[in-house]
Amino acid sequence: MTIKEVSEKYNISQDTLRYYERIGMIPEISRTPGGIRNYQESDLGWVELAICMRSAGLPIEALIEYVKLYQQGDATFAARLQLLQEQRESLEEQKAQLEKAINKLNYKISRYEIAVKTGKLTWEDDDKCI
Amino acid sequence: MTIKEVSEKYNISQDTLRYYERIGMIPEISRTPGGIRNYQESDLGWVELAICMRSAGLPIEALIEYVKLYQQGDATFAARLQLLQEQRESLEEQKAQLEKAINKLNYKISRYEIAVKTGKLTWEDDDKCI
DNA sequence: GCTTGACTTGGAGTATACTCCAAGTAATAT
DNA sequence: ATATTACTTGGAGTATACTCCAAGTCAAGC
Repeated sequence: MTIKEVSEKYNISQDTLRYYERIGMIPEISRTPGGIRNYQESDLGWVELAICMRSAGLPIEALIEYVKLYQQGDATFAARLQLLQEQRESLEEQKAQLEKAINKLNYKISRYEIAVKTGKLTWEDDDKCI
Repeated sequence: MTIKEVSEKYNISQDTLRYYERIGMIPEISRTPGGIRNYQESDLGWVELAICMRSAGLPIEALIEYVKLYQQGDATFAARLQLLQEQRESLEEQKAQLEKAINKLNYKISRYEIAVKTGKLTWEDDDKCI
């Protein structure tokens, strides 16, 4: 699979794919005799992982570290486990922040829906009226 | 309330507080006769909102826009409602991405927990073994 | 054989969101 | 009164994550 095909399959730019490879966020992709990237199935797994984790906000550094550990073989199982657990923690925290913000937005939206109908914006007592 | 007190109350740097004010992400804070920021209760509401929304990843631009609309008065209720709804949508999407990534991490973690015990990393059939 | 289009590399540029700094003013403690 | 500390401003610098570009190589169709 060429970089173009991968780029279209996952809706990610070729530049970004090359960038991910260059910095070690995905392992080096095998090449044709002419030196052109030829993505294998297992490479696609890495690409999927990278996209999934990045879209959740996981830092690139963590993914680079994970790839490095992976390439060092079975001796790094424990280190990889720890890395994954740390990142899960961080995503769970992020999710909590997100939910707090969504709740706040929902409350505000409910007030503004009334305000648009009545022309008056009202708040509950402890609210700071913003 | 001085900027130092606000900074300590919300665990945010004074630089960031001034930055938020300068770019219009929170309204201008009233000053003492000497020109020093003197945060009122309502200002704290804005600070809280800014911190909450930023920590959820809401872009600064959206918050600046919201403050602008707010300052234009009651005529912007509908515009503010729309802005809030759009941002909620975007946070809901972000939450979905986050959950996908957390699920993936949980699956990997479960495999690695076994791997650390047994010395062998195993995957289900459709997995790309990463 | 040559043109077209896709590929390569390394490096520079951009966007977002802070974060730091210098130079100066103001308030507080002794 | 003076030293220390906190505050002010505007502008420059940093971190992260891309994103674009230039110059060159390679492969397929005509």
